Amino acid sequence: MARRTGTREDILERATDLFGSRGVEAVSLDQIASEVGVAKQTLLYWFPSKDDLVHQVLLAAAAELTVVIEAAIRATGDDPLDRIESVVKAVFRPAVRRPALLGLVREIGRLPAPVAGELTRQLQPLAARAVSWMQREMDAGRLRRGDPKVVVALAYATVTGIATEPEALGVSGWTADTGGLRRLRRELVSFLRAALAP
Amino acid sequence: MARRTGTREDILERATDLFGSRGVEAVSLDQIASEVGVAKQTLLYWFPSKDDLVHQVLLAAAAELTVVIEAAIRATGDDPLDRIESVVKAVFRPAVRRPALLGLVREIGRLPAPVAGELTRQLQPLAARAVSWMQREMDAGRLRRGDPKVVVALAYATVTGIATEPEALGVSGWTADTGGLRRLRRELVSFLRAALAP
DNA sequence: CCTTTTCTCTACCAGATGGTAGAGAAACCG
DNA sequence: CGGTTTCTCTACCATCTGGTAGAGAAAAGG
Repeated sequence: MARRTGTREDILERATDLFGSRGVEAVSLDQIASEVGVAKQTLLYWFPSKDDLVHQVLLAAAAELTVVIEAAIRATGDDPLDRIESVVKAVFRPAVRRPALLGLVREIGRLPAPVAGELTRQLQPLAARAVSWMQREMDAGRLRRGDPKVVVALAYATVTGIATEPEALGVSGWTADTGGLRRLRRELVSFLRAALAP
Repeated sequence: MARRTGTREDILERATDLFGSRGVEAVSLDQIASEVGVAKQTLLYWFPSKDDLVHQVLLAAAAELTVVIEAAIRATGDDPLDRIESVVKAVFRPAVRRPALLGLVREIGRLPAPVAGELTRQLQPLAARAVSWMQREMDAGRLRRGDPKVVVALAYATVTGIATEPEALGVSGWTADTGGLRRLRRELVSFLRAALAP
């Protein structure tokens, strides 16, 4: 009885937040366990090692992002800029609620090669679709011309960077209240529209 | 005799690279010491504690970036887009040579408040200048209108994000050879020009 | 020459880290 | 009911962490 969300899910969720906000290596099993309210060995029952826990956290995060993005893509019409706006807004919501989600993606580069490799393999279909779609839209003259591979990466970098670095915004005098968030999202969308429009 | 660069400088440089690429908490004094080729206690002679080392590394990095950027600003004419291009190119060079430099800036959010505070205080004048300059150029109709605070942060996020995440580029099929780098810089500049042009 | 300062070292420590061994409770199942 | 599986625990452990104590080499400087 007791909590019926499932210990395993609780662990995954807290671990996602902690890994994403402080970095995988900086978070200990003891910290996660104590925040979940469970003994460290309970973590090691569900996930045989820290590496395995990291692995599962990343797979779950990648899957969640993929679902959100695919849904946003299907929900819009044909205009490429509208579609991009829709994806950005869809990603923005979970990103603000849980900065760790996108922060995790930034952790990939710090992971041992095999894990990072599997992650990139899992995200590659999504990226490949984005690149070829962007190529087609450029050819049709509905997006600014450029190397679609790089342009996709730039758009990704802008969204991820702004969502995971409130400090950067703080330095330039922005505040994180709700009004600020709305303004931020609006500016982000205009910025990308301007950057990508033909 | 022996190396005449100075032990202290060697330590600062390796620490910058390691902290920037793997994260402050993930790098131990032993690792830094062994890569510099010196005993851990030599580090602790030059820097009384790890916190102090982190502090000095951040101050040095912030100073280096400030110098590079100020020089780039002075070296260009009046057109705001040219000026932005010049700054981006100036930052791009050290960023590619030592990805850790910009990676360090991303570490700020993970540091204890007092250190992070001092860092932001040191970078604030630069940011404030950028914001008020951008405001003026927007008013003069030479840049796309928007909230200058947020737009500065977005441009920063794009440059930092793309420079510190080669993996993101890897996922979408980009390669890190010299040709790839040139193309990347060109696309980055076009992207920002399009995003900021009136 | 001797003394002092600068620099690097070996030896050590208390606490945290990821992980093992194995016991005990509780639910599930015949 | 008894046995098995599922789940969480306490008790340890080897290794690594940032940091202390203090010795010794090498210049500097009188």
